[in-house]
Amino acid sequence: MGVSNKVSAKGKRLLIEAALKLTATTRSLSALSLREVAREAGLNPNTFYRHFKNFDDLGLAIIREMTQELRQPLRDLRREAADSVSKGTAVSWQENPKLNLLRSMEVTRVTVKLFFDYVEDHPNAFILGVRELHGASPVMRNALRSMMNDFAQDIAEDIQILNLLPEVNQATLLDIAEVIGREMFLLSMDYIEQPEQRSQICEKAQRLITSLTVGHAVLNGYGPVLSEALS
Amino acid sequence: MGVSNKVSAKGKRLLIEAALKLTATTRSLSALSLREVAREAGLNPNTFYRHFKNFDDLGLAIIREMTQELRQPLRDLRREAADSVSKGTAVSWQENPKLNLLRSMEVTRVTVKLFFDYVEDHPNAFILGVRELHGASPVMRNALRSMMNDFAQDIAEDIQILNLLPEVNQATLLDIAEVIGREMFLLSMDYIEQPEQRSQICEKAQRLITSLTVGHAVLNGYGPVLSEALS
DNA sequence: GCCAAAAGTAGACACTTGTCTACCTTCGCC
DNA sequence: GGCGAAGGTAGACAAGTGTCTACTTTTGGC
Repeated sequence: MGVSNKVSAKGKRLLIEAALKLTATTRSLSALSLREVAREAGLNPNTFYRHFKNFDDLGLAIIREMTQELRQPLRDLRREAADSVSKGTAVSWQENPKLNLLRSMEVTRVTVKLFFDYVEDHPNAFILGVRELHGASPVMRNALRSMMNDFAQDIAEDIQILNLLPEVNQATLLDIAEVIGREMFLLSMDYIEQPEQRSQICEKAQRLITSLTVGHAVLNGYGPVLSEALS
Repeated sequence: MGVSNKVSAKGKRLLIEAALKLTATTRSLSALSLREVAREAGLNPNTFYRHFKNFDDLGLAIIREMTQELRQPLRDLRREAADSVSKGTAVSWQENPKLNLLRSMEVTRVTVKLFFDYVEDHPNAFILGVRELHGASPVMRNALRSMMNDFAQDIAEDIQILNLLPEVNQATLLDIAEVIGREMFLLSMDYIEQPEQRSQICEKAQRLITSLTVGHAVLNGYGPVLSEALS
């Protein structure tokens, strides 16, 4: 359930878990009280000071763990999706646009599925992340913003490495990746809160990614290629 | 500056303004204290009870005003953009895709510009809105979510009425509109916080909208038409 | 097995908070 | 011009808070 390992002291661990638990229900980190967290963790209020100097400090520790827990797994998961799909050998986009487009859409489909499975397994981390990304603490906002930037960077790289789009303008590719990352995180809230709509949410995510990437490719001169693929 | 008029009692007005002010800097609504707000408003703590029964109650009042202040103006602003651009008479997309695409992009450009001007004039409303949209209070989240849905509905309608896209699948058009609305609101945070990057943010917003809408159109079978327009 | 450092506890401090009851002031309306 | 309601104030209450100093326990390395 928790943001797992890497921190040694168990008191620290308990405090982090407690904060995550309290946050996940109906609170923002900045609205928690020190004593409340300590109480939830079953510890003396003063113990907090042994591990953190601030609430922002606690928040940053959580984000560090979260990043570590999410970043590489998310990349792996995209590779997994790509591997599971590309049975045939790679062909250039110009040569066989249809095949490539279908392959991209399939990779998207699988990635989205795996992503939401991941969300389901770590709901608290996502809830806290989204909440604090637009929350009140500038420290947390900046930390999470930079985490999101890293994710976007990863996504953009993977789009290239996995050949999910014809070669395309670098800078705006990153913009697209940012939007994809952000929207996936936001959609994860819906996914958590509305279990009965999960399949629709998956489809919505797929459509969004496809619209974005296709639109981006078309604006970079791949209109004819893609139109052919879609006909 | 403020969320202006419509509420009669001046105490209520003062409290709302105070909450907005405190929220805008480094706090979330749910992290404010009743006494703090009253103090900022220059009123006795008990006066709060004369106007609101809850903090959620205050929040809802703010959202009501905000919606009223934003919704129609945003629509007007899109009409304004469309009017300022479409000097020539309307032509069908099939007939002259290039003209229509250029017109759409120009409308987008102007709308985005006007939107961000609007943000600049009402920063506090946007800050609070974005913060609470993903905040801790379920009441606020729901209220804001439904506000965002209304905005998305408006955007989708306007895309059709103003003929900014060739005729296209209804349901997924709404999806696109949701994303546009959401991303514009999120970008408004960057716009407020990073004054030196404002022109880049405008351009980013334009690219996003164009990518999304074009991608959507292509996936709905308008690939050839749009490719022609872009050649 | 020792001992210093790290982790955890106890108790107290001044302060802020939400909410209560009771009282005063202003305003709109007949 | 008076009166009732709405708006605003005063003072008090128990409860919760952050942080301090001082003490005890646990732990890891020698």
